Amino acid sequence: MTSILFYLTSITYKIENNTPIIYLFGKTKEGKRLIVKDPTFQPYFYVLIKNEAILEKIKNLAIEEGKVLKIEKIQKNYLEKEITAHKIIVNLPSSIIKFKDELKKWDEIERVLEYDVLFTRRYLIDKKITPMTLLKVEQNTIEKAKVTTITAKTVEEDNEELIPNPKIIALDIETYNPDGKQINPEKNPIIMLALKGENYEKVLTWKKINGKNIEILNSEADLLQRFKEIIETEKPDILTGYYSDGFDLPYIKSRANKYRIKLDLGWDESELNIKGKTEKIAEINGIIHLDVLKFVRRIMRTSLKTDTYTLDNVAQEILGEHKHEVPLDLLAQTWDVEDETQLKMFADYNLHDANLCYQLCKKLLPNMLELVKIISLPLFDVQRMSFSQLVEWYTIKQAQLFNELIPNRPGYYTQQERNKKRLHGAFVYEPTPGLYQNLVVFDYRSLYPSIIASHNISIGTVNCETCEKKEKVPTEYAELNICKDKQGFLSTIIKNLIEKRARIKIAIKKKPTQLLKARSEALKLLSNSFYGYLAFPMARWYCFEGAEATTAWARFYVKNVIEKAKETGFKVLYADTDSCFILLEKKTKKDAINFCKEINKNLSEQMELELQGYYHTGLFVGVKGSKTGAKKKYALLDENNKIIVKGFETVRRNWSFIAKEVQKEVLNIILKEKNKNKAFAYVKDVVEKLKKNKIDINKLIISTQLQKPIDEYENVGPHVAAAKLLEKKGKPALPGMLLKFIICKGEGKIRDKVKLPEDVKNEDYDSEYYIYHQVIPAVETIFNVLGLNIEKQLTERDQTTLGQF
DNA sequence: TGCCCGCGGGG
DNA sequence: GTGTACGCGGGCA
Repeated sequence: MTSILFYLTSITYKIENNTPIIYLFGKTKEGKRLIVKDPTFQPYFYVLIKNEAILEKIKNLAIEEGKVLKIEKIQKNYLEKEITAHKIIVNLPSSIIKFKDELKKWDEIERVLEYDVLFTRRYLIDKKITPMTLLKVEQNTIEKAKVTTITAKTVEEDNEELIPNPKIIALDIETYNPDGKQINPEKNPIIMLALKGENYEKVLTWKKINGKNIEILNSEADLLQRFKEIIETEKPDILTGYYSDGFDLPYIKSRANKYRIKLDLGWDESELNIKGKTEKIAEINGIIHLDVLKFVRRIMRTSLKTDTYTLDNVAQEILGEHKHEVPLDLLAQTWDVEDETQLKMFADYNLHDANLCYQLCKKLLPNMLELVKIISLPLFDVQRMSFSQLVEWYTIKQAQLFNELIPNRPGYYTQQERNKKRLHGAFVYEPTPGLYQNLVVFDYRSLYPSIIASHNISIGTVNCETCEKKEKVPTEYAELNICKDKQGFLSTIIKNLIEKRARIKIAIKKKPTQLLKARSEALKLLSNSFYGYLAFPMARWYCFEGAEATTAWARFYVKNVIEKAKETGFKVLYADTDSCFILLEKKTKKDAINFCKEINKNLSEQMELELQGYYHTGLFVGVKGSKTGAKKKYALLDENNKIIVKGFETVRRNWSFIAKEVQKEVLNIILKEKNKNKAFAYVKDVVEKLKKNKIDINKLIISTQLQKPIDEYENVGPHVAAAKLLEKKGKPALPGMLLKFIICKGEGKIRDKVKLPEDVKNEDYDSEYYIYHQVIPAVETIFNVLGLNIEKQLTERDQTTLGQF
């Protein structure tokens, strides 16, 4: 028997001979691929019982293939209180849900717990194994397959060093797409496929294009075969794409299905698997598939300025590089006429996109890996998690160490109830709407975790009934006390995160490295997410009072900062949950930096105020009402004369082009030229043209996707009406189709006024609709904060009111 | 007002 | 796979 060291990259399990076998995919120190099978791990869950007599009945429980193997009595904590639990060990992971459903019906059972911790995740947590790090395995037997496979006697963590230089390949496809925005993998072929690795770049295609890295195949089927071949020979550890979960890989899969090509890229010869109901996820056993977009949208969101996560915007902000500008809507046509020079341009574009994605993945990987090290779940999973999931899984891992039972996820009803609860929110300092010069934004987010840590906020400490020493929470909304006798579970794990980060920050000061920075970022990210988690309706460790206490103290601290800013001579413009906007007026940027330093001096070391940015101009949109956690709504002009738009979510595809165009132009005029009259005149001009039906109808088309067959709709919205019109013409209206329609003059509801673009003449469209439901809503908040009711102004003929600006 | 429904990203 | 998004806004009932 020999022992082998290997880096674990991904994990799955299979049932063999009615026994679950854990499959660990990884690479040895020598870089050889290896599959380790571990048959020793058994699925289990917990019950809290009222009466020991019931144990015998549980022991004999059997449902279908599922059997109870063993019961262990065990001392645990549940919600920070000591308790006796019973661990029910069973034969099959899939039997656990059935046992849970049965046991919940029994009177003698008080509670069933930990029935929904996925088997592979349970394995990692219990074995204290961290993916992407080095494991030691005692080998039992060996079998020869596509990838060397061994059965392990034991598996354990050896060392926390990360896998060195994982090999990344990025992929991007171009598809034949004659119908504009509409995407149809059933009908339209893949015409180009680009792959980019460290020393590898290639565009596969199947028409004649001359170029260094272009490989011409005979057909789309050959292209797919060649793609498979390249992945097999290049053996990447990581395959990445931009929206490859939702687009590239599902598209490749469905084209391969068409030609009956098996995409058995998995190390165990399993196929590329597209799973997920609401959102697609593409998985290949052994190869880690990363979708950069998902990480960007879920995790980078808060740290990016951009509001739309197109590859172009994201690459521009993170890498400082744009996509190639090409007329993408002409690609299909170009492909048909086989214009070689033009096709070469598209091939370059294709490869460049893959390259951007490759660079993004490489750049973000250290951050993802640090999260993997903290959470101890596979990179594949961590990369796709939202903040709340990261917090939850970190807490689950910690629960094991603190001997805490994991609370159940709330049922639908509980979630609904929690959803109704309104948190007495963060302190909001209302902005005076307007255009401002020289703004500084302070970000005060670390306030929240430090409050939770330093004030010992946790499920077991909020309004604890048994304690003697307690601290009163400064709020008039509720009687809240926090226990001072014992350390809370949640507050302790947050405190540990903060302290860990503090140590790393010291190390960074001594010697800054990319790795340390990524680690610090990951810790910050996680600890900053805890507060939101406490009030998150789906949270297992939901703690509404804890969240209330946190905001109460936050108000206390934030007010203090605002006061200090005023004392220092700054004008405070706006403050909310996590940030504070000030106007420099006669003060300088340096004064702001000094102020920030001054504030930090007087804070406990766990707290930190950051200078988030400096801006020439800001168009400030107030928060409507005063709802908790309302998102910022503003447009800023940064030091590079770039416009940053936040919170103007109007720009969606199901809006007409005219609405999008007007909004963009208005922001441009106001921020760059600072000319409100010009902006108003511009809108007025567009509205006049709309009234006279002089706007090109192509700008009025609204596109909405049909999600299901027409007769499944309970409510007939405009796009459903459009679908019906299409059907009336004898044309199909199938799910997935992008329906284009124009709202025309007529009686009744909007859906009654829907017409298909081909049937619309310029004089037909409903000017009123486009003015009041498209153009005005797109810009009205902008004009509102400038003190102008655009709708009113537009309907009043009197131009003199403009003087009120 | 509450509920249903689509959006994002991708060509 | 012991299964998962999320948060928002428009239109209809």
